[in-house]
Amino acid sequence: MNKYSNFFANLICQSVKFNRSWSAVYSLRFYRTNVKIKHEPKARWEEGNSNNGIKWTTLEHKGPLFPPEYEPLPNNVSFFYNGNPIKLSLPAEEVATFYAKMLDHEYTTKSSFQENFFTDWREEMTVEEREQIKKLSKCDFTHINKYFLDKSEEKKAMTKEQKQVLKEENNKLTEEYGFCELDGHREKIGNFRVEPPGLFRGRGEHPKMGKMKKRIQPEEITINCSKGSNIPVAPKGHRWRKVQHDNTVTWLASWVENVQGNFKYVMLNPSSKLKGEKDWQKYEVARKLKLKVETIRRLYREDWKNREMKTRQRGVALYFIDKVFKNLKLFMENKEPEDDLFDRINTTYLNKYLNQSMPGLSAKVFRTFNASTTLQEQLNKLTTADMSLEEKLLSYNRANRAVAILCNHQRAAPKTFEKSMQNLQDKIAQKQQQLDVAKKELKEAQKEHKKGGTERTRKLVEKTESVVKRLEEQLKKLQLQMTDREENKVIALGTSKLNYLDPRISVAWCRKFNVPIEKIYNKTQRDKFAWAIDMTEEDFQF
DNA sequence: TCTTAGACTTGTGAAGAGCACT
DNA sequence: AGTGCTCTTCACAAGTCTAAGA
Repeated sequence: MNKYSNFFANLICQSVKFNRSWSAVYSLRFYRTNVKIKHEPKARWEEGNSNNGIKWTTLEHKGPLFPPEYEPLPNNVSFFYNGNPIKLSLPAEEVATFYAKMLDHEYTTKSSFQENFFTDWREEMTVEEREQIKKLSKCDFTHINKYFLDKSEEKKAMTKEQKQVLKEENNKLTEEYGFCELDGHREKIGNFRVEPPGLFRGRGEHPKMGKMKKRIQPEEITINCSKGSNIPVAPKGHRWRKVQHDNTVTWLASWVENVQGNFKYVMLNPSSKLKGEKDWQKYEVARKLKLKVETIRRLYREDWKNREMKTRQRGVALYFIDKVFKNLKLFMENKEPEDDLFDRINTTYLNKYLNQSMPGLSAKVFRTFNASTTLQEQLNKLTTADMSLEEKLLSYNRANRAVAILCNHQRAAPKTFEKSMQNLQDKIAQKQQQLDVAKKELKEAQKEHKKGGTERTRKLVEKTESVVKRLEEQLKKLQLQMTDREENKVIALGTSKLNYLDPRISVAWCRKFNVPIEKIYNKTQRDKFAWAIDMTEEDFQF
């Protein structure tokens, strides 16, 4: 049991009341009391803790949902080899459809994708098929491709009622498999479906792209649930690899994927208590770093001049972690002997050092800390109370963008960017024209009213005045929208918003400046940050 | 001390849903 | 009602971190 988990365990212990109330109402008062207690006796972190990394006491669920069995192609849909139709065996046909479905994707133009696919595909073939099908270049999947395209067209063309039926069937499955009961609370599961078979889509120039991801059988799946609970039932004629009752982990089911040998897990949705608490703790650690960071920075700067090479490397590495995070990975991972920059240290060693400087501190905390600190600073700097709602939102997005730039969250400009920009531009021009007309009308009305003021002319002036005002506001709004979009062209805000920005900063900002929280967070985000929305008051500062 | 297993978080493409416009 | 666009949600690959094993 290290200090890190002790620290968290301690936090959890302090918030027993909070835990209990989580699913009902996120009690503000409970939390605030707990915050105060939490800062008191530091020695508690060091105490052996009763919690021992326990994540739950009871856990019951239905197990994962399997993808549907393979549906054979109808007889009139053929694969062609060298111009001749061939009826494939079922396993070979299934793998062929994986490729056929991806025909318009860039992947299928890459040679390593093609080679990996072809090698794996041949393994699924019968001896005769293997004998016959020897070159991918002679394979023609276009007919199969067309079949699936037509099928998805058909689906799109379904009537409202038909779509409704499908939706309800889907809801029923989610209702049944999408939830579990953890410590007496019904919690949403994140990914309750077993990943379907297909071709591996590695990013970049991944050497394994195109390899076949095999269909997972119940016999490969480990179930994790509590002892006395209703154990999930394996599909008919099957059994689970194993059923275990380990309450020191948070997953409900796991298996090993065949392409890279990685573990895959079924875990809870971010809105769950388990994930929410962990998230909250993450930000608490980052806030602690705020108090310590100057010391840590002074120390690593001193290390630059240290006699010992190892310490010196540590100092430089920490600097990179703090300021140019992405490069660290680059330096540390490309461990070609001759160009290994940090040959005396590794991530384990660094994190150990960091953990000594402050309990719970590891490299990635710096990212959270820097991101959240930046958001707080920028919001304080960019927002004033006299701004309109739209101006405040632009400020918020700008603050968020500053963070995204810091974290290097870039994206390719959206394909439709220019077009949608033009659309906005047109709208603005149109609005401007309306405004000009309205202004003219106002002037005339005023003139007439001056000449001989009657009740009628006075009313007319008032009316045109309000029209002008309304149009001006609308125009302003559109212009702000355009600025926002332009500035956001190559920046992705999602990742930082979801993973690095303490939601309490945003919630407090909303409260302070009277901005509805829905303007900042959509439904999913509000669910994920429910803990922060409930506990934060307007004076919170990161 | 180095490597790997295992658990969990983060990043990103793409499908799907919803909405405005015609 | 169909079309095109945007935002949301899902899927899953990739990255980080700790502990255990060699």
